[in-house]
Amino acid sequence: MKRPPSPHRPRTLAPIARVPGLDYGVLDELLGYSLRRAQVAMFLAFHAATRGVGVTPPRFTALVVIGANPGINQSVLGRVLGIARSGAMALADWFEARGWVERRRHLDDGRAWGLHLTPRGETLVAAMKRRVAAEDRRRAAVLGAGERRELLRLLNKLAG
Amino acid sequence: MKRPPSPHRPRTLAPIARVPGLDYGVLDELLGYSLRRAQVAMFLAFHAATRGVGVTPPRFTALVVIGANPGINQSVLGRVLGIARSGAMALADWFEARGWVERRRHLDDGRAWGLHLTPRGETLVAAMKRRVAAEDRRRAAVLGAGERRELLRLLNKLAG
DNA sequence: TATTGTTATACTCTATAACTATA
DNA sequence: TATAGTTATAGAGTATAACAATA
Repeated sequence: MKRPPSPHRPRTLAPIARVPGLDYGVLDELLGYSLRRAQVAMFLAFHAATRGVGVTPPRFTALVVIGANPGINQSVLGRVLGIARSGAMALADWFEARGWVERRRHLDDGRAWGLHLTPRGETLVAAMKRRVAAEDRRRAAVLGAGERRELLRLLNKLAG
Repeated sequence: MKRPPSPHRPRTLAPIARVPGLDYGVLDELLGYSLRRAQVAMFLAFHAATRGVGVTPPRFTALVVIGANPGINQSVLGRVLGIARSGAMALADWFEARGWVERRRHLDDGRAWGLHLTPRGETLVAAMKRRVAAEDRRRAAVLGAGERRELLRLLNKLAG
């Protein structure tokens, strides 16, 4: 059974290996490094939850934010994601091409578009949120409930 | 004062904004999302510590690992970083071009190269490790010492 | 003047695939 | 056959710069 000529996988699909017998030096004391490893681990959970739909973490973030803030414009969306306006454009195009999001003219600002989930988008995003949240909790099940809450608290404190 | 025509900044240089008044929906309950935000915040610390040298987090990881494991080969290095062999190649080329790392033939395996820091590389990496560790701690100073330890513990538990 | 959307363009990172030398 | 290194190529993500329309 040959794999089909699938072009590219979006990212790494394996956790960052902890190579046995190797000396990691100062890395083990850096929050930055541990954060990166934990993030890759959680990305696997995300990937398991969104398999095959082509929804990456930034796209998921965008969909959730559009759903929770109907009429948000592309510049603000870019700010939320920490990307440039041109990138937010590409995102909106991608969603629109799939019929998940539509652009409607702002009533009070002729420059801006408001982004809205379509009915189809609503359904899809609702299901996706459930799956992503479930997988996120499943992967974090190595932590106790108290540990999970504490981790969330510390991360948010750190992110400022 | 115009900025020089500097080509590209390697990544985002601002924290992911928390846009006031916006509803973040389910994102606030996801470890994955909080991890991402915390990671970006810590990347800023890293960037402050390595300003102008062109050393990105993967490059820093590679340098530390080569320094702590002299003679490591490129394939293993790739495994440590979670990237393909071809990417490890490019890394080694980049270091070698700067005279920080040299390739020496393995004695017992004619296929492999062993990677070693040059004296210049040793000096540079030692200084860089100090600065990165100091900035990492400085940025994490919003946490108490106990909180920092606890965060590290939870992250490592999560990363598996 | 500043901001929104838009387009064109460029760069970084990393993957895949094919090849060679060696094991 | 399997693995290390190498090279060529391609794609995703995102930045900058410029422009038109609107504020």
